[in-house]
Amino acid sequence: MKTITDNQKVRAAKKLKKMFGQMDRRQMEYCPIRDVMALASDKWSILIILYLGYYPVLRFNQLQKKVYGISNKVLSERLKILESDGYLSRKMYAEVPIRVEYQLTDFGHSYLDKLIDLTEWITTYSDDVIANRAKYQRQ
Amino acid sequence: MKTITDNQKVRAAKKLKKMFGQMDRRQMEYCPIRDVMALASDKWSILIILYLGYYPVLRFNQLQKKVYGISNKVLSERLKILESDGYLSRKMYAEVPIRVEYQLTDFGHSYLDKLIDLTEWITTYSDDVIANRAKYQRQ
DNA sequence: CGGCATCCGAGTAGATACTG
DNA sequence: CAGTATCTACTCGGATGCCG
Repeated sequence: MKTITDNQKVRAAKKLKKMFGQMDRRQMEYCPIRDVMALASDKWSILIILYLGYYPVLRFNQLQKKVYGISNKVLSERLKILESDGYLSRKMYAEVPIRVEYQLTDFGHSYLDKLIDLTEWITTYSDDVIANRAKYQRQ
Repeated sequence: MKTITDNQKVRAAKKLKKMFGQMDRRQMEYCPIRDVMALASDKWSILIILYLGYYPVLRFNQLQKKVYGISNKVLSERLKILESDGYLSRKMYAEVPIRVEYQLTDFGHSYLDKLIDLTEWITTYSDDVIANRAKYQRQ
């Protein structure tokens, strides 16, 4: 199975050279990539963003039902972080009972695009990964 | 700042519809995306893969120096997982002292490509995210 | 050199109960 | 409805020491 050409490898190496070249020592320690990625690639955050890409607007309890297995504590934490980083917006309506709606910002949508790329790649290869893992276990 | 067009949103929604449509209830609970992503998006694993994309072959101690701040315990754990999932290969040379070399598989390179896309996106917007976060704190 | 075994501390997630 | 508060359980990372 040839998943990638040598040509692609060369191109990847060039991009990496550019990226790593720009980083100085301080950045290696602080590393914004790690910082931003740590949040955005959190398993719950990913699902939240994907669902908000699928359903344009969702309320708190709706989200909790969609994102299977998440607790209200963790959900509210993640929503607060995702809002503070600019991925989604929170609108509160002072009705009785209260209504709060979440939706992606334009920035969130631009991240969603990247996320979709990644999940497409994953759904293509996840079976291979699982199979590989099982084979490795048996040894 | 218009980071995304309505047209792109529509295309994203279509892809999501296809993805979510294929998932049945069991998959929502088990969720291979979450499973594969959880590993591949681990902050240490990402750096390991990026460095192995930059330096084609690295030994254990070399990796530990590159991946700033990682402990040998965590490094060896991550390497074992990444190997078992097929992202990288491990070659042992029975010399004295022993020599072990790690490098990406073709599969690992194909993931590296996705990762580079993502880090490029992040380096473009990480300043915005940090700024957003700071603004949110002040309120 | 390339790890593994062990211990320990901190952070995190989940369950539950409660409130504006 | 949309969370917060609290407590517990558990995982995870770091440090250290040792070994083939």
